[in-house]
Amino acid sequence: MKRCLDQMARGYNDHESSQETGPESPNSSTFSDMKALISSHSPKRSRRSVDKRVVNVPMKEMEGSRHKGDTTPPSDSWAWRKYGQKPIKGSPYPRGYYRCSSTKGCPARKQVERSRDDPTMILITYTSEHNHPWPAASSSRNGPKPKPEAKPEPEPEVEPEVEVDVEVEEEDDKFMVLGREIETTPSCVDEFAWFTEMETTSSTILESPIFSSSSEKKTAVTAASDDVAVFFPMGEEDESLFADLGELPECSVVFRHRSSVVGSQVEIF
DNA sequence: CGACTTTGACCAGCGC
DNA sequence: GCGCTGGTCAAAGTCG
Repeated sequence: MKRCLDQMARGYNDHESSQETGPESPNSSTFSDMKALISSHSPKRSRRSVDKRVVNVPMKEMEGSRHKGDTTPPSDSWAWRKYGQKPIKGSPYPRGYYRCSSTKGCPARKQVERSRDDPTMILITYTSEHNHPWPAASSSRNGPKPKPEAKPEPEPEVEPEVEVDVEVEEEDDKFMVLGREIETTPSCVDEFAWFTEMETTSSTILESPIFSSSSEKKTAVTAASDDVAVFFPMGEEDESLFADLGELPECSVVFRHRSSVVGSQVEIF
């Protein structure tokens, strides 16, 4: 599963790299390049052995914006607790510091700041102890403490239209991924169980403004075995989190993102 | 009352 | 050594 998600994230990062702009964002189109970029991103604070991941996401006009709007992170499946905010030299926008509160003792942290080059973009830096796993997806998707995400607060932000879709069709022991039939191990299939569980347990996600927004970046997952299409959004942060998962079990499902979904899927523009 | 945000203070790394 | 800067802490306030 982790490998699946890693590959998903790889595809995502390939996609995302096109959005990486600015002096600190070379035209790295591969995941390894991205990692190299990340590893050299923050020379300071070498006290900890940490993994860092940087993603650029467009401002979401409907989500976040709880506070002053500058550093409010886009909502995701994780619970983040803000523990600090600092004005950054050279940037008109402050940087917000968040730590993971999905699980006790979770070392994951993230920094959220608005891009100085493109104020419509939010630069999110995820940080975790080296080799420390990111919180399991199920811990927050189905966990006891879903975070009450940001209160709505009007903020006139223009959001670039970005779409990333991941399509997964389960068929017997195979997954149909973007039209390709891929054999999977039972463990891999089991690890996708939460996909179908989402159908019944995550109505909040389906009803969330993220999902309802036509301009929102979305992930589409189709449970073809039940002839029921289940779509749910996967935030950029989720994917970036998954991208950091290291040891991955047997699974060869390749996710990739595409600019549109046709047929029984939803087309998002 | 617990979980959260806010914000000033503190600490550590780095460059000069 | 000193100042700058970024990252974290912790007390106070807010909210549900």
